[in-house]
Amino acid sequence: MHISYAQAYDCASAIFWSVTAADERPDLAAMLYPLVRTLIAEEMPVLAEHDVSMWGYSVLVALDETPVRTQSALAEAIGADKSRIIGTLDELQDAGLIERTPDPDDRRVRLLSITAKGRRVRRAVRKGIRVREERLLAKLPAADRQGFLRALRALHRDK
Amino acid sequence: MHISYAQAYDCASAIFWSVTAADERPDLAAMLYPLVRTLIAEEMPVLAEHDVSMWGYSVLVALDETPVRTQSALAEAIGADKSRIIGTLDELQDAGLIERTPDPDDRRVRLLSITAKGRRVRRAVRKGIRVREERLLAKLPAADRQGFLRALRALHRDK
DNA sequence: TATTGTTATACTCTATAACTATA
DNA sequence: TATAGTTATAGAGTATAACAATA
Repeated sequence: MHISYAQAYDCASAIFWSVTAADERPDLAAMLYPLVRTLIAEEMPVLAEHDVSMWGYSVLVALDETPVRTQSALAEAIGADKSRIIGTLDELQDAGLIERTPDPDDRRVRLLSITAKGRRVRRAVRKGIRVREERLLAKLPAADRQGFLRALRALHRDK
Repeated sequence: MHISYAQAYDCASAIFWSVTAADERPDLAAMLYPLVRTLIAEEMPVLAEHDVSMWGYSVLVALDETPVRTQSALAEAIGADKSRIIGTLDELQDAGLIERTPDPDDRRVRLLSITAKGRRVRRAVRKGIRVREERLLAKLPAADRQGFLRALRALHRDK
């Protein structure tokens, strides 16, 4: 009897998997990375629908929580480089979603704040994102879901 | 009395934060993305220590679970493009961590499997990663930690 | 003709470093 | 001299498409 390499490999696959799957868990990053990818892919259509980029949205989120005095500070707050958010700020300003006014006390700095329109867009986008997040979280048992969210918030806070 | 814009903005910051922080949670991606970044940054030194790239490590992980018959299948399994992993496979093969032999039944395909040395490297890297993951997970209350890991595995499985 | 592995090309992101204007 | 914002440049990472060998 002759079995091809193809069959042998398929067979080995099944055996190896059944042995290792039960006791061990994948690395955290190996689980989290694809999850983030999926989430971002889900968010894209929502963002496109409201004509904001991902960086644009995170700027709106940051400014909705609090106005910021300098662009550098804003960049650092959202984990970006100061040179990287300039295009984003231009777009947001042109769309009337943020205000960027020179500080009379120090004409080098730009005072940044969200507009009423920007706030509306931010809320609408978040609503769309929440709907899609729900579809994902619905896969979890209620108990784990709570632990998952609490853990995530904890890790997010003191990072 | 005159207060500068700087002072006013700092003040506004404190007020806005205290109002919004309690009731709302950030978007999932907004919490997960920085977390993944941190995890990857922590893993880098471990990988460097054992002379494997991140893609190289995930190839070793995939092949340690099961040998794979074609490079395309392997690429898809780890979420990469078939053209992207070629350099990685070359490196792993040169280092003696994987074997890549032509299938006699179909000379187009390369049969892929991990070597004993590759398995040792994979185990060593994972050990280093686990140590650093522990430092992160230690921040969580035991209950949330369990829920977090269970939820993560569930989302990872049926994604 | 279709498929596997490979190479080449173009495109997006990101990081770094100059440059200006103010202080 | 140092800092905020801006622009320009180079590098890494990724995706796409073309190519040779085999089926």
